[in-house]
Amino acid sequence: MAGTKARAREIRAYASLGRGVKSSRGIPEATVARLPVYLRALAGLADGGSETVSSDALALAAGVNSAKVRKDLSHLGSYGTRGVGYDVNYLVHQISRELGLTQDWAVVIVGIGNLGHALANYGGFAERGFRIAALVDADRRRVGEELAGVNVSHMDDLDAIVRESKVSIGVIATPAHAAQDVCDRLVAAGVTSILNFAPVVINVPAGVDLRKVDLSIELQILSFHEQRKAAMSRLRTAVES
Amino acid sequence: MAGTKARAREIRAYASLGRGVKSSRGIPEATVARLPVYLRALAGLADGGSETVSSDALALAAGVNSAKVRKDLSHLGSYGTRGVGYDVNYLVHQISRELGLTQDWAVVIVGIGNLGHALANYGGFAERGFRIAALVDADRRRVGEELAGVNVSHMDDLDAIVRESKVSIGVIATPAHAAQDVCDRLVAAGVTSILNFAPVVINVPAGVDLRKVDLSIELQILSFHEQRKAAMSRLRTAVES
DNA sequence: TTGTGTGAACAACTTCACAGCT
DNA sequence: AGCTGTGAAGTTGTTCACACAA
Repeated sequence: MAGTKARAREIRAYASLGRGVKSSRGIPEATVARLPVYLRALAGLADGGSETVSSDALALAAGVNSAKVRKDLSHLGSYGTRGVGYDVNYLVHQISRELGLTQDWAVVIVGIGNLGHALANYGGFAERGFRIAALVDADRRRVGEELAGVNVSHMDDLDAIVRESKVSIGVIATPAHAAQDVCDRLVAAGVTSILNFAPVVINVPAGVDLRKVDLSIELQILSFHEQRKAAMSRLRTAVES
Repeated sequence: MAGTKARAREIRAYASLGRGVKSSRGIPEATVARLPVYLRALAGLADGGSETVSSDALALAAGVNSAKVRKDLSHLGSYGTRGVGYDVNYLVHQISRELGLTQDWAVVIVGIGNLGHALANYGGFAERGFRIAALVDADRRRVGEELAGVNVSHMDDLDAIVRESKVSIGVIATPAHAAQDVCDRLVAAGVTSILNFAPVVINVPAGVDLRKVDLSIELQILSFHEQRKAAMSRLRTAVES
């Protein structure tokens, strides 16, 4: 029986995809979030002509510490050579594979205002295998406008576009009040990953991944630390007086 | 001696601002990051006419669970009433104070390309006490252009602008290759908080806070999960075959 | 000798579960 | 009876420090 062993491996892998399994392939979220940073750092090192890189050097380029680099990379497998380091190109390949960047993902951007324009023109999209399948807006006056080589379509066609182009990632760049409705429509059409730029909490059913980017929240976090710094120097002068 | 007790309190507070102190005022980072979300949820509830809110209701509006809400709010003090909940307006006030939103912060945006335009026109700025003190670009052709009521200045004037307007927060919306230099100039001029949109790792000296927003990284994280979902359904069919 | 890979200690964060106040 | 505030337990993430391979 040739297929028995492979079959057993499949079943084990399947089981390990469930909840709360530590074994082979459970890459921690924190690690996943750093892999793209390593990838970018490695691209820079490869441009600089490096063949291999140590965890120390990669850590420096990625802005983390070397223990973290080694732990993170160890989750992908033992791709390093003791006493030498990691092969840059091989590592790029492995990380890309793990992140699913060896295939193309179709993306739709909804909401072609200021932010939508900025996102559509952002070069980093195509570069990593994210293909803009469509730009969508609720305002008929914008329909037909060309942007980054793609024509703007109307919201009414969203469902058809998602199904035809097999869009799996939706980017929401609408005003806050429209975001939940847009999200629901994206999900109904079959999108399973959403990146939300609207400053509002939105809900998705289980099985759909949602990430958010929120300028206002970032500024408020910085404000907190600014205030703490200000309070600290005020106290320091008071105590030293 | 009237001032002795107040003085002792100051010194205690000063000491507690050091590293690794659990005592009174050490609000966890994870909590700080959620406070702006609560604030937004509370604004919605206040608009809806609510006078008080339970941890359950607030959790629902903020997209977290109620235990987290209670723990988070307990770090600010005991502002709730058992059997009743929290007073909406009072809580808004306390969170705003904690985040330093009761004062205005001057912000400078560097890099007036697509993204810079989107950021400058983003309404959420002024709304929370973030005043755009200046828009700055390295391209002289853009200087003088008016945007959201502010004229674009040249990079050469950055230092003077930061000092005169007491800018404490800098937003970097330049191409990647310019980001580190812009950051250094901002820090040299006296900016102590930086929000970086450029897709590159930048370094700041100790004492300066740095946060980043990176579209490409977010997409790659979604890609990872998409791939995992795809692998899972592939395995499921294989096993069930 | 150099630098990876990893168990073990540590630290941060989340969730549970319930005492105690209103 | 209802809901907060919080110790304690559980989970995830980080750092240390060193055995071991090249």
